[in-house]
Amino acid sequence: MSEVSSPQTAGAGAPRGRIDKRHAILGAAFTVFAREGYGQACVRVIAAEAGVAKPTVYNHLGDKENLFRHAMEAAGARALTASLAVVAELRAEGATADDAAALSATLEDVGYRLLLCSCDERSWALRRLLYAEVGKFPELLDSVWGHGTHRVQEALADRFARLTLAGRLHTADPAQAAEQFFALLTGPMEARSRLGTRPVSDAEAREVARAAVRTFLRAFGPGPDETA
Amino acid sequence: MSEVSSPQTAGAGAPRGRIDKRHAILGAAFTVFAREGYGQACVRVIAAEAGVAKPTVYNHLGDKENLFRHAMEAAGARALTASLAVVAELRAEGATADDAAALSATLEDVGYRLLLCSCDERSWALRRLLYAEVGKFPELLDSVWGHGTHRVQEALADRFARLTLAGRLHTADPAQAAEQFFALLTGPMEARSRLGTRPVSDAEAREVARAAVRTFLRAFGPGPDETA
Amino acid sequence: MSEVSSPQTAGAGAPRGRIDKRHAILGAAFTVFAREGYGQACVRVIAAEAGVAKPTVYNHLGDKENLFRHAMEAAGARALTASLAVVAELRAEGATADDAAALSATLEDVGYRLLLCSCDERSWALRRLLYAEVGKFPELLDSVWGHGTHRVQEALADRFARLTLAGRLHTADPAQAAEQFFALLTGPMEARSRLGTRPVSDAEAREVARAAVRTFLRAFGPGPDETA
Amino acid sequence: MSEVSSPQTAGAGAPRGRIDKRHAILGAAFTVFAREGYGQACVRVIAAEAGVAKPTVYNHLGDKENLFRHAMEAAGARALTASLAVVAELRAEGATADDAAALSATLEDVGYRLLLCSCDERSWALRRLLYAEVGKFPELLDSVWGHGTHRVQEALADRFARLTLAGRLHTADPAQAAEQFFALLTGPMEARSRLGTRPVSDAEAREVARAAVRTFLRAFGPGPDETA
DNA sequence: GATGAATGAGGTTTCATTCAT
DNA sequence: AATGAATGAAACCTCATTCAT
Repeated sequence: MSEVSSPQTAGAGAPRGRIDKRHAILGAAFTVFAREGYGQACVRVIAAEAGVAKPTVYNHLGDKENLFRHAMEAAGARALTASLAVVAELRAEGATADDAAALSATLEDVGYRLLLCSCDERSWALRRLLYAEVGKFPELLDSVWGHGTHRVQEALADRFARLTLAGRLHTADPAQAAEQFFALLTGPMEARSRLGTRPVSDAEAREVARAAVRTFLRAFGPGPDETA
Repeated sequence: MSEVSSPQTAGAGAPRGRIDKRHAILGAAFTVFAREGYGQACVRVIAAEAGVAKPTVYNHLGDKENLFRHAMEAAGARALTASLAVVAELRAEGATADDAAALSATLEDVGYRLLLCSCDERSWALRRLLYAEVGKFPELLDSVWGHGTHRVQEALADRFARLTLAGRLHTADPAQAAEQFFALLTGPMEARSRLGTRPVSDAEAREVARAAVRTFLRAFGPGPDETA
Repeated sequence: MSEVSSPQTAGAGAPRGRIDKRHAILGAAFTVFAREGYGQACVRVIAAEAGVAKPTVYNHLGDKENLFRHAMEAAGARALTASLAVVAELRAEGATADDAAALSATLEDVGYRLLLCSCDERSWALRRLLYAEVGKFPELLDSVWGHGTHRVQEALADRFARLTLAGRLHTADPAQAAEQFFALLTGPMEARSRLGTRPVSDAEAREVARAAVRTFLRAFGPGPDETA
Repeated sequence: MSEVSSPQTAGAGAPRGRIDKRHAILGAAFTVFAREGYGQACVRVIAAEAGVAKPTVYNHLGDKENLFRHAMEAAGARALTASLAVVAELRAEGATADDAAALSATLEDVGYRLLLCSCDERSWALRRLLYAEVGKFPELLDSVWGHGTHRVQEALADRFARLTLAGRLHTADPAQAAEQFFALLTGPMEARSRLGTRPVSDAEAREVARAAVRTFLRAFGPGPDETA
């Protein structure tokens, strides 16, 4: 993300220690916020979890709101990276899906991996915190959530457009198709994972992915009329 | 001193009974919790919003956690009632959908109305609070969320089973079909309403419902094999 | 305990029910005050212990301070009655103590019985509450404590004066003798009963009484020079 | 060398300012508890009396109960120190009491000084608080009261044993003699100082001490049998 | 006269935040 | 730059007390 060159890099001093401390604070903050919620979380606990003193937290991040914002953004960036990697693999692998079975298998695999990303404990925590504090921190919608899902869906939509041009998919609105593909994947997980409070078995994730892809391909895949 | 009319027969704050006050408190509590979150909401503000004194809140609901639980359950019951009413209408109207266009129109209508329910401001607030506090109040999963969505999806699944028997739909797993129908409806709303922080126009809701039903019927409706 | 006269059916004038209720309230108040202290005791608990509603307590006793005063006075009167009865018995029996052994036995018996009174659980509670709240309720010193101990010591002093006139005791200051007699009795009980928090066995009480009388008679009794 | 700036070591090497503040808090706490009782005393007032902010009290002592415990223990230690000093002087001086008049004078002096200790305003406050809260804080019996009085009485008993061996006193049970010596001293002060709410003149304290010693020596001193 | 319901005031405790070291 | 100590503000909750029935 921000590849800001640290101003101290040249010297023999240890800016790395400072950066590490900052990361430790952000990580601890996310952990505690995730466990207790923004309002109930207290800076003393975060500092303890990070292994630093309380004023150090303030020295690094300013105040609690800023701390929350940065912790959320860091967690969001991490989650986005994972999802984008999955879609990037789709780009690479999916290009070779040249028959119906292969396309289905590829989509299933992508779906399954996306589910793994979004069913990760920290992803659920991120989502819960987002839902919880969107009223108080509306800017997180963009900085944490919007850009991320948007980019992933855009990447998927791109792929679907390519597949449509290749005659492997039928959709006049790839963005909508991607939107629905996502909905079919993540929607059923809400209930099954009990809002992320219960781990979902790989088998169940695979089943949801399979069902989603089956429905998706029935709607948008090469119909029987085409295969005829 | 003047002859002031008896305060309970005239005037604004007429005490019309204990139940009214309890409802006022629960309503105010939900409003404030929705606005500020559980942790940030303070009982003083809730009491003020309800027009009662602070101890009255404690007399009625015990403590803040109980207050939250009951406010959530009341809001959940209200939301469930609305959604069930929509599905109940589907039961009545849907029975007459005897051709493809009619079925599509009926499903669209039901989907649209379900979206109206779940895009209601208070429904979004309920969902946000649920997400936010599921860690601290896991029992709300059942008492507020689980039973509700389960019952609505079950009702839908029943309907889909009947339609399948009537040859209007093809699905071997009506529960899964209902699950996906819901996902196609509500999934796209998350982004479009920005997690419920922005009202969604009727037109957009209709469009989402139409797209959901189109995809759903392509997957589960009478296929081209039937028309052939 | 309570002579049952149903207050509802007693006809026109049923002051008995009201008086019983007042007694119940005072008794409950003393119980709760003794258990929790004046500051921590709360009127709701007292009302519950008395089996009446909270406003009834206020109807009968006015406010918490008054309630405390009256409960203390009632308990003080009860304790005083018991102690005076013991001394009264001394008057009757002690008059016949005409030799050294008989006098010693009589004083021991009186001492033992006075110890029983002042080691009663409620007596200790009374003393503790008095100590505790003498700053806030200085008038209780007279209305509860002063009069009581004063009267008992006066009665003892009277007796000692008579015995001195009869040549059975030697003291120029009967009041001081009574004061010290009391001190020798009750002083050692403080530690032995751990400020009244642990019951003292009869054997120990008798031992303390015996030791007190032995010392007392060595100081004030007929000396060996006299018996010689 | 100055090992001053060792921020890690807390407790023994704590900075002077912190210890002073802790003492100020404990002193203020005892003052306020003594004035208002445990239940009525409020931490805000204690903090104000100590000249610190309310949270500082909590930082140092944890909560109100702990604050009370420590304030009581500090006051108890102070009182014990004073009394032990008096008895220690007895040890030094008493050894030279080689005739009846000197013994009497010495005991009177010790008694008088012990009375000064136990009639000190803060000693009465300590006793009142102990009586008042022994139900809620039973451990104070040992940590504040028991050890103290026990040690003083033991020291006295030791002295009495030595005097008995020297033929200056007659008692087979020095512990009991010390117990009664104390009772004769402190018992009469309860009423005379009105439970410690009224200062007692030195003259009255001397009179009580003299009377106590007179009675004590009549009972345990060198009797006429010896002089015969 | 007795009671359920309501309230103003105030208690303990914790928190986010800032100095002084 | 990092920390122990301190603080103003405010939260939850309880209490003594009073109406209206």
